[in-house]
Amino acid sequence: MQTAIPDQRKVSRPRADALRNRERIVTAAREMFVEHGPDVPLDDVARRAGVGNATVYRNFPDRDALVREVVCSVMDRTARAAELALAETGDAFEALERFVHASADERISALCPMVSSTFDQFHPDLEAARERVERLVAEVMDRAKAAGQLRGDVGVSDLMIAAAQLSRPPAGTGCLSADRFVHRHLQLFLDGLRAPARTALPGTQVTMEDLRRPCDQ
Amino acid sequence: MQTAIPDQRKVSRPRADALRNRERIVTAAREMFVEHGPDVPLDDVARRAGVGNATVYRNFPDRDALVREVVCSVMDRTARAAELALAETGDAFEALERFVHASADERISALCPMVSSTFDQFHPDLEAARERVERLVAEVMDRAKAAGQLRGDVGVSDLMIAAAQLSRPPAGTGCLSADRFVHRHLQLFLDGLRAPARTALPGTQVTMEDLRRPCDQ
DNA sequence: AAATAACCGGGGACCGTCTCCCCGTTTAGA
DNA sequence: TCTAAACGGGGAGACGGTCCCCGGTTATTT
Repeated sequence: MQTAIPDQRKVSRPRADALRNRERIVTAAREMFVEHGPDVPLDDVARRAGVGNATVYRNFPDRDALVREVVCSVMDRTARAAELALAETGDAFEALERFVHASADERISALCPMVSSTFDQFHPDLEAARERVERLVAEVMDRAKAAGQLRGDVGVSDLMIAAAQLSRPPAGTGCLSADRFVHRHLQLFLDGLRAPARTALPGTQVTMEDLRRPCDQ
Repeated sequence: MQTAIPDQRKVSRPRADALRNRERIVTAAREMFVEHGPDVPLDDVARRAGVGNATVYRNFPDRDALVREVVCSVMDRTARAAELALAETGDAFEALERFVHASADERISALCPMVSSTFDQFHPDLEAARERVERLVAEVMDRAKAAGQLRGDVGVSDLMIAAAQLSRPPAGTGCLSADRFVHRHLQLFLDGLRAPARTALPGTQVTMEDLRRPCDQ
């Protein structure tokens, strides 16, 4: 009776090195997407991952599949960072700060392709991950608002978009020397988020859905 | 004796429509570079400018020449915005705010290619324009610092880089619907710049020179 | 430890895209 | 009106990305 079980395991579970390679590809792709945008040649991703190009094309039927996997994985990492922040028992604003800095380290800017035109925005995996992230981030922010530490006129998308923008490597520079000043700028932005608000904000809050719709030219 | 003068003028001054077209190309290129990066096809720039592709290649011997012209023009516009801010007689921090919002409208994020690896960073035109911008921005900031309104631990490059990053269109989105929230985020950042500083800043200030050097991978 | 099947990696063909020139036509300036 | 400068569109050539093929390698099973 045991024969059926290893048989099933063999079918459903790929070889260990295959799994390892897939993970390395996703990691490499995350860095490459952040540095060079979602159009980076897949051969370059393969080289960075230390695998042959065929391994990339075997694991992901097309570019979108890889992008989707990267986006999902980054959303997971971001969500975990938010959970960690929520687990903090101390100062609510400090938790928010920790979350923002952590999400930069988790390459939250890799989420940008999510709103790209050539991308299936409504893939079920994405919907689920996005909902989870938004809920957790909202919780982090609400707690800080309730404590009277976070100004009330900012929303989840304000935080996510600004964090992504500030943590992107400056255009044209392939380097990640960015780390030296990214956290400075994030900290300045966070200081601007503190209650009481020092000025009134122009414009309107933009939801993630707003970003997706009217884009493609 | 008059013959020599129109002859000289004729040599040195191109036709009026040629000048107009050149200007339209630079304008179109600025928008395209901001939206799609400095590698955007030149034929697309030509189409956006409403001219034939040959006109682009006639006016600019290579891509770098066009990029350089765009960068110089944006630095000029930014410098003018800083001069305008300095001309304000009122509140020094308000002048700084006006400058930051204006530089976003002037597409300061188009300056990013300036630190790209494949770009002659030391072209004399660039050096001059950059020096002028840095001097003027420093003056705007120093005035606000002297008035005790701007925190002392931020530098010119902090402001320029963060403004460029926050005013870039989010990666992957060709749209400039960004305008709806860019000024919000800039305002939040500006609020964080106000004295007294609410927190200590991590990391170190980065000069523009730092950005240029260790980049290319 | 040997057998086996999954997996890997590099090379190369195909194909789309960008660049840049050519040349007949248009238009500014005198 | 005349002339020369400038324009625009089409297309050749080259470059680079994608994706497949196949001989070699490695994990896994007994």
